[in-house]
Amino acid sequence: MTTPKKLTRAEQKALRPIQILDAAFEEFVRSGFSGTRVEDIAERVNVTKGTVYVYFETKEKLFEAMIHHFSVPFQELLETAEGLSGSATDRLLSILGLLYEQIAEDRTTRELTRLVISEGQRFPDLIDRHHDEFIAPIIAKVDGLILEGVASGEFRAIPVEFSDIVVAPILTTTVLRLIFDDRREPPPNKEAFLRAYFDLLLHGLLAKPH
Amino acid sequence: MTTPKKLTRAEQKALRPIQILDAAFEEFVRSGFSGTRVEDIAERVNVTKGTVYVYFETKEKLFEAMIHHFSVPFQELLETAEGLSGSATDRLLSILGLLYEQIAEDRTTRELTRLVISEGQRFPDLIDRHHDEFIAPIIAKVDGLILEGVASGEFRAIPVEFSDIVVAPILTTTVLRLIFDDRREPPPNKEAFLRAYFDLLLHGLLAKPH
Amino acid sequence: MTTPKKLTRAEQKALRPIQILDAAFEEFVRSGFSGTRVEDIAERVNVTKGTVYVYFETKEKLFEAMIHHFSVPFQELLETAEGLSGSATDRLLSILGLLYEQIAEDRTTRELTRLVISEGQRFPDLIDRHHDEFIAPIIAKVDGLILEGVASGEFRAIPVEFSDIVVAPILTTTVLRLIFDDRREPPPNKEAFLRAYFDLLLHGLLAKPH
Amino acid sequence: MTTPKKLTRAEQKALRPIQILDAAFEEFVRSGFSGTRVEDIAERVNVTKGTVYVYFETKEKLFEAMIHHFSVPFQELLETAEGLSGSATDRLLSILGLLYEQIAEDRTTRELTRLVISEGQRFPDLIDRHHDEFIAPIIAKVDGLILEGVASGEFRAIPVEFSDIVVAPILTTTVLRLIFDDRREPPPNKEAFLRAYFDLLLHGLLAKPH
DNA sequence: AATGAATGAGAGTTCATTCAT
DNA sequence: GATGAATGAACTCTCATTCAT
Repeated sequence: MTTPKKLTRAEQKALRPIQILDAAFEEFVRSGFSGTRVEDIAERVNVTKGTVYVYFETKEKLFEAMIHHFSVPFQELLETAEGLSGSATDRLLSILGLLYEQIAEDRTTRELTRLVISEGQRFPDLIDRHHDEFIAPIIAKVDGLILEGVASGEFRAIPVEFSDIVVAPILTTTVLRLIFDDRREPPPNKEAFLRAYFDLLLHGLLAKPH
Repeated sequence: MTTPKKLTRAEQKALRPIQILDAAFEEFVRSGFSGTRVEDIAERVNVTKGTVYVYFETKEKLFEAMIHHFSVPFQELLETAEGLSGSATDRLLSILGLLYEQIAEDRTTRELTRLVISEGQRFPDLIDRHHDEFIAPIIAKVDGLILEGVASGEFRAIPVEFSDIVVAPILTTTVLRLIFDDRREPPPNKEAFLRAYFDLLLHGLLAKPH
Repeated sequence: MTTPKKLTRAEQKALRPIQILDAAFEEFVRSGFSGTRVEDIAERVNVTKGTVYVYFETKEKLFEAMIHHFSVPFQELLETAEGLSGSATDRLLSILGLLYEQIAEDRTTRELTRLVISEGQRFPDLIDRHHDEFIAPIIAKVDGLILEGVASGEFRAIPVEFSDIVVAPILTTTVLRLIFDDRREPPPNKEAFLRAYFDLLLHGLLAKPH
Repeated sequence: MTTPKKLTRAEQKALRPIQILDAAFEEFVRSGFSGTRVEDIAERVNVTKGTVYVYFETKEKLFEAMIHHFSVPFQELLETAEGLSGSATDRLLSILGLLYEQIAEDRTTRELTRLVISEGQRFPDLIDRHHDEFIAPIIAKVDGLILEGVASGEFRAIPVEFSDIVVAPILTTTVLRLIFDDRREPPPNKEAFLRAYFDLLLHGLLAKPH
């Protein structure tokens, strides 16, 4: 059952930076950049703080490397989105579903969002890069789908500001879970939430057609 | 003989803690709790470190006092919401408009939101209190209005999870502005945004009635 | 006999930086710049190392301030030299005597010379300043006196390179005392040394006139 | 089959410690004992830290070995001095010329002098040995020649303190070059300097014979 | 012989907090 | 009330040294 602990030197060496990045994620999430001690990160990996500095020059560079390391999944999401087919509605809902899973339900991305909000002022380059690589392409994708749906007559003609609004329940869920964590009752299950979200998105609140 | 300064000694004395709280807000917003130095706060008020400790026992207590101090405006919002009249739709949109102004457009509330997200883990009591005093009543109010509209036939029958979704564009705008600050192009003006938001909320995305 | 220890706040405050500079001198002389711990300096003054940082931003700035502080006596030497009168020979010997006292016999200047030699590479600006303020004026003074003596027929016609040579026994004595400290027998007394020095300087080594 | 590298393995092996000592010299000269990192020395030889410790137990022992390694040339100087012939004046000037070349003009000896001055307190045994092996014999030699010249009537009768004074221009030139390095104009060429030095040494400063 | 990952004992520096004035 | 000198604990980062490979 248990994996044997014996690793070769080479394996251990390849593993170390990943272990440190994982530990850094947990500690930075727990305490923020300033509140985290390099020694706490080291202890999580059962090494001394000197070892952390073997792999990362400074605490700041470690933070940045950690953010990059955990931003990877976004890439895959964007690629998946490209392969979708079906009506504009189908594809829009598929993407929103994927985004919900990736951003709101995945703890890693959720906490990454916390760090982006809390440490963004100290690491503006990080934020810009995050925006250019992830946010902008996603927004563009959603924008494109809406325009496509409008052009095909599937959607009502709506102004571009809609993108943020369409995506809003996903980021809102993410942020509310970040704020209330375990204190509030856990959020409704994914299916129920998405059903309500999509229903409102497609049909609106009013009982009578306009 | 001498012209009195603008403030009497007593007035000055009463002002000091307020000045410190204001300065604390700016510095905590800029650098977070751990990243802020008590001395930076003091310098903003042109006093020395020691003076801050005359009014606040510790940095933590100063932070908490600052949060309470700036949380006041929510009270008024809730009271205003109570006085509304009209159809459920009218009252809902009025409340959402007020919330948008209060949360997304008001810099103070916006930055307070940042602190709630970033420092919540360190100050759980603060978050609980924030939830009980502000979030819960607002959610309850929106929930109530929706149920009322459903009961009156004004709204379609929808599950309770809708509350968060209905409010989502407001929190999302807030958070996006926190993250991208000046880097992204400024958000659309209030009227255009609210028009799009309310239009989508009431009618949904689809071109054809269901 | 003993001076009472009670100092007012203001006196203590004015004294502190001087005390620290004195302590810094002793420690930097003992261990060099890199080898000296700020804490050792602090302990000499019976304060904690935090206190040192109240007065000096960094160890480097403390070092530089210390060098400046102890370079003061040179100023006085130059002023004294200006006031001399008599034949070129008289004035030259007077200056050399003063230099011997100031550089070779005064422990402070001697050790300052050690620091200039050992830490000069790390603090080139300090050395340049030291050169411009002290070495260059002294050399110029000696140069001037020699040229004057040559012009008046008091001295033989000699090339300008002589300045360094004329002063050499002073710097050499300084350096030899720095190197051998207490290990070698103490140097001859001042009078005997200067007598020999001046005799050789004025008359040369040869028994027969040229 | 394969062309052998320039050095056999055995040659390479014998070379390593020499390479390390050379690199150590450069780094210790640049930064002093405390300021030098073993890793910097290793990098100069294109090996890693560990390799240095294969050959030298500690940084201190490496420093001492380096000093010994570069002190060798003095031996030859002393032997050359033994072989001189001619008048006391001729032999004295020959020795002083050799000393000038060896101490003031040779970069290695010059920088070794810097280390003797700056690190002497940390390595007193080194200094004592340096004194016994190099300084004392040279001083003795110069002393002997002067006494010889006095006995033969070639030199005036002068006290023994003269030795240091006679040699002073050499050490002074050395130290001034150490201090001012490239910042000051380069020293006069050897011939001009020695001519002036010897002229003053033999005839003194005064225009009229005594 | 050579490596370089890892260590651990500091070193410089910062800063919340105290308290005599 | 206000000060700011002083503290001391904690933090980031360094580096001589070790040792399994």
